Amino acid sequence: MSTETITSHAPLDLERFLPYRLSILSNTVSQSIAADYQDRFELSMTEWRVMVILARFPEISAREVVDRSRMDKVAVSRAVARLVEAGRVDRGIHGEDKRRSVLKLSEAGWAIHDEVAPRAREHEQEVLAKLDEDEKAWLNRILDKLMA
Amino acid sequence: MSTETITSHAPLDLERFLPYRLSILSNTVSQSIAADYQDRFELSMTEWRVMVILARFPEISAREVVDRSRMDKVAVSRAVARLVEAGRVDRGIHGEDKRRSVLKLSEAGWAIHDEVAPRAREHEQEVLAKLDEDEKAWLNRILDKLMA
DNA sequence: GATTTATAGTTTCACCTGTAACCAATTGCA
DNA sequence: TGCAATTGGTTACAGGTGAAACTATAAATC
Repeated sequence: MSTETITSHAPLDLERFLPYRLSILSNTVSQSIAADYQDRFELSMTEWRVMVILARFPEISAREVVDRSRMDKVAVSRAVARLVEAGRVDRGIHGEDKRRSVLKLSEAGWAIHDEVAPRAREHEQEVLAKLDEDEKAWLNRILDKLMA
Repeated sequence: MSTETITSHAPLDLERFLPYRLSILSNTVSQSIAADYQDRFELSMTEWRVMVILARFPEISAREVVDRSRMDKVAVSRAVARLVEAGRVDRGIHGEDKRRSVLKLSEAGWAIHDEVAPRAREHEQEVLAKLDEDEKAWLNRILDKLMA
C-alpha cells in the first residue's frame, strides 16, 4: 500500500463518474424546486408529481398514475391518501371495477397547481439558461437516448 | 373545468420536464449499480461513495470526505461509523487536532473496493454505450456547465 | 489566561422510501 | 358454477435522510 496503491487499485474518479454526476445534478435541481412548494403548501415532491399527472390526465386511477410516472406504487398510494385527506384531490370509485379509484384535482388542488406550475417552469428555465441553443438540443436528444 | 381546462391551467408535461427526467435517469442508473453491491456486501450507496473517496484520498478526515463528495455531514458520519464497525475502514485521530478523524480503507475495505469498482465502471460504460462519441462529448460538456 | 466563537463529529427527531405481506374485487379457466 | 390466479390498492416493517440540537476540541479575542 504505497506509491503503487493508486495505480494498482484504480480508484474511481467520483467527480467524473457519470452516475454520481447525474445524482448530484438531479438532487440539486429537484431540491431547489421542491424548496419552493414544500414549506408553503406542506406538499412533498411525490405529492406534487401526482398532482401534475392528475392535472394533465384527469379522472385516472392510481394505477394509471403509476404507469404514467414511473413512481412507486406505494409512494403513489400514500401521496394520494394525503392529497385526498388535505382536500386537494377528489377520489371516486370506478363504475365497472370497484377496486379502481378515479382521481382528479379538486378546486383547492387546482389552485395550488396553478401557483406552483409556473414557478417550477421558471426554475427549469433558470437551469437551462446556462446552456446555449445547441446544447439544449443535444441535452434533449441525449436524455431521450439514455432513457430509452 | 371543461374543455378549456387544459389550456387555462397549463399543466406541466412531466415526461418533458428536465428536473423530472434527470431524477428518473439518475435513479435508474444509480440503482442498477447499487443493486450490484448492496446485497453482496451489505453496503449502502453512501458507504460505497465514502469508500471511493477514501480510495482516492487516503488519510483524510470525515470533514474532507464531505467537502469532496457533496454528501451530507450526517450521512457521512453514519456511513463511516458503519464502515469502521464492519472493519472496512480504519479510523484514527489526527495528531494536531483531536476532533479530526483520519480515515483510510482497511485491507478488507480495499478488497471490496477492488471488486466493486470495475463493475461500477462497466455499468457506466453500458449506459454510455447508448451514445456515440459526439454525444458523449456534449454530455460531458453540458454536465460541466449545469453543475458549475 | 479566560471567555467567546468556530469547527469536527455524533445523536435525535420527524419524515420519506421500497419490499413484502396483505385484502378485496375481478378475471380466467376447468 | 367454483376455484385459482391476477390486479388495484393499502399496511407493516425495516431502513435511509436531512435539519437541528448537542458534545468536545481548537482558534480567536479581549
